[in-house]
Amino acid sequence: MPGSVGRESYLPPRDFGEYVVCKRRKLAEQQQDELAALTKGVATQCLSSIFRGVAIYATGYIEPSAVKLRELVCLHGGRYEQYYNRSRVTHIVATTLTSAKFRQWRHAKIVRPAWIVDSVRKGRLLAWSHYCLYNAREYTDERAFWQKSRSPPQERARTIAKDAAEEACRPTSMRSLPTSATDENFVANYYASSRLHHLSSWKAELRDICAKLELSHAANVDTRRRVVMHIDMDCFFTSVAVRDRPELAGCPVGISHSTVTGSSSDLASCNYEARAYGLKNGMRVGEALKKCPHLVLLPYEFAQYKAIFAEYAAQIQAVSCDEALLGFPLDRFLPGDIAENAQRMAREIRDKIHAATRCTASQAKPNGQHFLNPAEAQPVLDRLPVKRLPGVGWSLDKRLKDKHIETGGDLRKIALNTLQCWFGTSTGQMLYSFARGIDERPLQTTSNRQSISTNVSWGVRFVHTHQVEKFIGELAEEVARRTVKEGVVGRMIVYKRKPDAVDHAYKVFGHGDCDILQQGHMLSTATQEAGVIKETSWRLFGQMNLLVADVRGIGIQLLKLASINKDSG
DNA sequence: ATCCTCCCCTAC
DNA sequence: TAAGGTAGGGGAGGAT
Ligand SMILES: Nc1ccn([C@H]2C[C@H](O)[C@@H](COP(=O)(O)OP(=O)(O)OP(=O)(O)O)O2)c(=O)n1
Ligand SMILES: [Mg+2]
Ligand SMILES: [Mg+2]
Repeated sequence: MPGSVGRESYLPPRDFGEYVVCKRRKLAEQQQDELAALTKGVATQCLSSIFRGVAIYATGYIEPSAVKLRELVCLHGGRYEQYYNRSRVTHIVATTLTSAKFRQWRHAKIVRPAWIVDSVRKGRLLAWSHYCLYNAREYTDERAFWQKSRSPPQERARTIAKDAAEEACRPTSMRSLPTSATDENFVANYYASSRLHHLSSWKAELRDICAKLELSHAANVDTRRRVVMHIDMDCFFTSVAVRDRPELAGCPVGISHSTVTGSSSDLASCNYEARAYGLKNGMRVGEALKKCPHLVLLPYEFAQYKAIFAEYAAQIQAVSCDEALLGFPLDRFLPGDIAENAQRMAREIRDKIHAATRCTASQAKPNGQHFLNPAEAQPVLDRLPVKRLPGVGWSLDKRLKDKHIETGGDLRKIALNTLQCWFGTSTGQMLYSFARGIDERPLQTTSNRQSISTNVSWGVRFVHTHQVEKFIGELAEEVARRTVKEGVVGRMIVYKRKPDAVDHAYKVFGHGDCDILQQGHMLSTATQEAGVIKETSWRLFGQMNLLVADVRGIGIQLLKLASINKDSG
């Protein structure tokens, strides 16, 4: 197979020391033609070699000036870099940093100018850590903060040592499986099996269908006098699997790619019997089987899911492939009892869905419906853990917990002002309203797409640069394909994820706990051509100066879209 | 003030 | 083995 390489190339480094050596060697290879440029900042005459191996980059206002520092460093055997570059610069010299810069450079060595001056004065290289712009405690705390708060818990739960050991124990066959480096058609194959990719593209499809229905009056529904009906299929993927297997009635059932004990595969969906054991959508199969050993795991049936939602497209805001929001002005349920009439309609809709799909849908799970009177909402909300509010995920939940806010009731005790101060104007307002059962967001029945993006962060293991180039080409084709359907580009972004050291993802072939780097470029003319998108992305990738072996994901995003039919201004 | 850019976060 | 994608809201902080 073209582009394939020997298995040896995949063996992860045995220890960190070896990794560093390996990294240096590869960097040297990768940047061979840039070597000439490296020597540019080196002085023609040397007074000493105090700064041998040191390359500084100066930023912001500093005293002595950057020019002076450059002279000092170069005279004493070091280098000065005009531009910051992660792999060339060893130390950043600064006296102040914006928080954005600090974040960007949180793993770099950032020193005060005095480090240079004092080293020259003493005639030897002083420990940079004594001149660290941020004292050690702040620095490590900040590092810990970013590492911790940036990734969901499971990514941090395992130690590098443990994972390295597991990696070493893995049968060799597992290391030679197709990845981004070897698989001919990796992106297409991957997308064919990725549930999250399906979920996303189906949502886009449904949104288009809903927009075409042109229920223009929906936009005019008074948000304070309306009924919103929320319909969602019950354990959708699982229902589809179970409907033709009556023998599984009453059994805990879930959907996943892998059925193996200890698997790191995701449980996409599970039925209510399984949830009684504490199983949740998105959980790892290994964990699910521990909690429920007799769980029946069935494969995905993407074609079936698609057939179901395509045939029975929702009438209003498509939330996802199994879910919709329907908005009605109150008078739609008059005359008579609003609750009663809304209930009757809900019943009808659910019956129709069941007849058409043989799966159940509900407003009260599972397989139920409920008309929530504004009056009964408050006691429920007061007891509700904040995590259950829409818009409160892993991160906001943690920040709320830090403020000792656990429930809707706790939230309701905090003044609007305070919430906005802690969490921002908009987020604060949202929390304030939701805690009171108020949600006046109009349904989004139609909207112009603002971006088109593609991203793969699974199975990404490169050995050679040309493999990356090919991979970016595949992604660019995908972006172009989708773009042709819609608008044009003004701008593109490549973003990357890169781990700090050895491979230690909890998920087999996963991306692990990575840095996410991003770089954008504004095109002079909008495009929808794969060639242009590829060339630009490839150039941006080069600018990031990554070691290809470190890359754990690549994505391309197209922004500033404009319609191609209309005036292409 | 209001934009823009570079992120982070959330949902399915 | 395993398939950790994606659009859009929003915040921080600099540019205009
Ligand atoms: N982490 C997740 C969450 C959901 N899904 C998929 C499988 C689900 O069946 C479908 C719909 O998501 P829901 O949140 O509606 O979950 P279910 O329909 O499975 O269960 P519920 O009865 O709670 O709606 O999306 C997934 O693949 N991974
Ligand atoms: Mg559902
Ligand atoms: Mg749903």
